Amino acid sequence: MAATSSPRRIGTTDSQSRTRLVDAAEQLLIEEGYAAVTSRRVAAKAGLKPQLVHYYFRTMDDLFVDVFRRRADANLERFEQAVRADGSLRSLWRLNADRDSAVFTVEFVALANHRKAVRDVVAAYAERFRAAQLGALEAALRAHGLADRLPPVVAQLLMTGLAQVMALEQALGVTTGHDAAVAFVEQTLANLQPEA
Amino acid sequence: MAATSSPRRIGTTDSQSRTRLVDAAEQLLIEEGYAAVTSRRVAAKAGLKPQLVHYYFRTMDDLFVDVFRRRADANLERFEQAVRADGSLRSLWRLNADRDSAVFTVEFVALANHRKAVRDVVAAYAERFRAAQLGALEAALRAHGLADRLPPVVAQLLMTGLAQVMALEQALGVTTGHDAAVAFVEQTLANLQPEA
DNA sequence: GTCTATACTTCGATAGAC
DNA sequence: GTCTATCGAAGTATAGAC
Repeated sequence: MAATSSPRRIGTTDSQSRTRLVDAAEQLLIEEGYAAVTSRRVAAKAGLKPQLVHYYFRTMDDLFVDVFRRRADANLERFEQAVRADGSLRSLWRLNADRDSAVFTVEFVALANHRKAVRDVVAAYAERFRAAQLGALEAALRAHGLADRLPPVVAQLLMTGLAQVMALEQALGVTTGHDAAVAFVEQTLANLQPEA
Repeated sequence: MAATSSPRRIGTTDSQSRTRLVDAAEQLLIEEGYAAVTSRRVAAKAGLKPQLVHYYFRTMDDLFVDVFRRRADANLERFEQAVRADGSLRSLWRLNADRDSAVFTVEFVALANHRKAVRDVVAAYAERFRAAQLGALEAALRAHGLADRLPPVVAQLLMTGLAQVMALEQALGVTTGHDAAVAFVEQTLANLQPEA
């Protein structure tokens, strides 16, 4: 990956300290938001000196990108795994509705709105997540002759949107209509993919 | 509004400087994210001394809450107005899909995840937004005998979720399936409320 | 009622020692 | 290859002058 021409030396990717810093940054991000991810706080949480953050990451943006990439990769793998296994829409729904992931996502979408380096990587993964799920939805809708009235890509946006809104509202303590929505989703899934 | 027992004196709510500070904070928040809303930067943008931020707002959280409240009030008014006027679902959709509002919302949802004072006010308004729209959706769905198959409150979550996801993806530069989704929404609205 | 002087803390980043 | 000493700028907040 073409090193950015920097006069400063940067530590290796496989260093233990580096991993600990990414771990710490991820935790801080989820627990306290991106504003809490500062070199000093990250280092403190990792039990290391603050300057090490800038030894392993040229800028804080580089650290953010790394945190995002690592977790997005793991998550993407879960989606692909679910599709490979049985194409179960229930699994996809569950993955979409995961609350921790939702909090993680908002944080990075907010960051992405203002930092180009972050925006680029978030956008790239957004496309990959969409692509990973589309096939399963398409198959299910086609099998029921619904793909014309409800294009799979639209079903996907509806599913993602609903899951996201519910997860975030739940984090706020707002749950109006959530039970009804869950019932609706389960009903829909039961129609599309009756359980074994 | 029961003053918090603080030894420090706080400026009046109707001061010009105060309004300028809220304006500046709002701009900064949208343009650069919540992390950019610092006393120094807000003051600089307002053309005032940094210390004035703490004269008018006890803490930065107080400022955030004020920024949110002011804009949420204005937005809520628009929703209620649209419903009062003709109960047009198209207007509601358009308001939900507004991009600036979406960016504003993410920023505050992210903040709300980590700051109690912000969470409380965001949660309260979330309920009010939901309530303001529900009647119109209910009427439209009932008129078509659809309210049983698709509970209005679920329709609302679907609409909000879809609008939100599309607005945010668009900000990222991701637009896969958006045209299809817009077509789907327009089709649905045309069925529910044929244009005059 | 309005604003300033000032204190103390934390920030990102670099240069250079081991 | 790994880490430390250090800088200048920016952060929130308070006490007190006008």
